[in-house]
Amino acid sequence: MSSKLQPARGTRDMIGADARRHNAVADTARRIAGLYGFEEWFTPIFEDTRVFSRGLGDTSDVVAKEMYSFEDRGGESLTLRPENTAGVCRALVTNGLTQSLPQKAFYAGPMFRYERPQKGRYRQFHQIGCEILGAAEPLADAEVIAAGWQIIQSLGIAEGVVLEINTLGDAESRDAYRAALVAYFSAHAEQLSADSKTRLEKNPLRILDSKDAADRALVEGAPLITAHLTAGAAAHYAAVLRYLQGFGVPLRENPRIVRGLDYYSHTAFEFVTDRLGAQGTVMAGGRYDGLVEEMGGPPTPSVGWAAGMERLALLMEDAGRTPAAARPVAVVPMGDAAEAPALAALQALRAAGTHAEMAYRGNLKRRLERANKQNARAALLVAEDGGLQWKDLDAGTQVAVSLGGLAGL
RNA sequence: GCGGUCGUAGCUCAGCUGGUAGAGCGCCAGGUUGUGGUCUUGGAUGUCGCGGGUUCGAGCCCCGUCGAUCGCCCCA
Repeated sequence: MSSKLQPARGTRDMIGADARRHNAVADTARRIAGLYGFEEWFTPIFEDTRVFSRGLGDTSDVVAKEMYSFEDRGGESLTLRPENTAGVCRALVTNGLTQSLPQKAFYAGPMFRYERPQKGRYRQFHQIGCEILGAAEPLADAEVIAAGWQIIQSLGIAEGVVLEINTLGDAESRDAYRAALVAYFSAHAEQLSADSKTRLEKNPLRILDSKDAADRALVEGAPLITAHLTAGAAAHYAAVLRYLQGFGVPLRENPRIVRGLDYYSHTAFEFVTDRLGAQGTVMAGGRYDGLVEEMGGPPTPSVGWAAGMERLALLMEDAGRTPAAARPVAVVPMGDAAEAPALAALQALRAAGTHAEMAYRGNLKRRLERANKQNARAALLVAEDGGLQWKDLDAGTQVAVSLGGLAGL
């Protein structure tokens, strides 16, 4: 055992450029979501385990083997949230908001999944998300996707990211389709990969996005959901595509897209990229018309998505979009006796809304070196008699200024 | 949960077929009489991820373990 403590497996510190990217993702997403009418919701980081076991479906790996569940001192089974959609639906019900629909919720925060860590995949990771609760109209599907696309664009990472979309249909369509798939794959069972043989029993739809070469060849000839859609489901999907065109969101239809969590129906979509290795999905979601009912509320058709903040931040880094650190003004007292007037000047700058700092020690030369290393934009030199010199550190020019004249700088 | 690769100063890395560690950057202090980004001189820093084994001797070999990473699985 090392005496040096490390962050727990799958967790990490975000400091400096990492923190700035993370904040940029949250701030940008929050701002853009606001333009679409989404208000931020804060739901608890841990919930009654049933919120997730009920909502996500126990066939999903997330519920079956990836949750951080524990019993608290009172004997309650609690779980660190592995995602936030179930919590938002629970909150909608608990707060009686089913009486005032639709609701548009935005969230950003940590989620927890016990997975094998990889680049862009952590045990504590962070998601942003947008949910429209209480709107069955396809316009809602399109709007929530449009918000996501604008966030991706605003982050400067749209290049290399593409929206893939599909429909899972309603329950009737899905059951019919599932039966057709099972029939098809069962007939070719011996050609399926080992993984897909178990999928065939557990979740046949997942065979559609298998990475195995033999599976993919089989999938080529597999039946499409299109043939099994009810008239209503087909109309909904067609309308979503039409509205997305209206919103100006480019897309690629992909009949192989499925969703990992059980609560999805109708629209399913993913913003994918080939720049993150195995973690190609950057933002994903769909319609979930039954989830609020699972939480004890009335039938409340809803649609939304979640995005991995670490993955978005990684794309920002690749795209050279890391925000620069703020540039302070360095206040530099020239001699011990200049400290008092320097403090006055320092606070005058801060009161005027200027980012200003004064080193805790060092002679004039050291302080200027430090100012330079901090990438300070200017140094305010303070003489012992209180005289002020404004030195522009980019241009190298220096002019006398007065205490009252600092506000404009 | 499965398979592969990797783990040496704060950072990026070097270290030949095993003989008790180096560079660059960074950091600290100077280059005399208060003004940075260049230049220059000097200095500090590592139980070579951790534990065990083989060996006269291991950073280099073996085993285990922790962590990162790539792929699978899963998913954001």
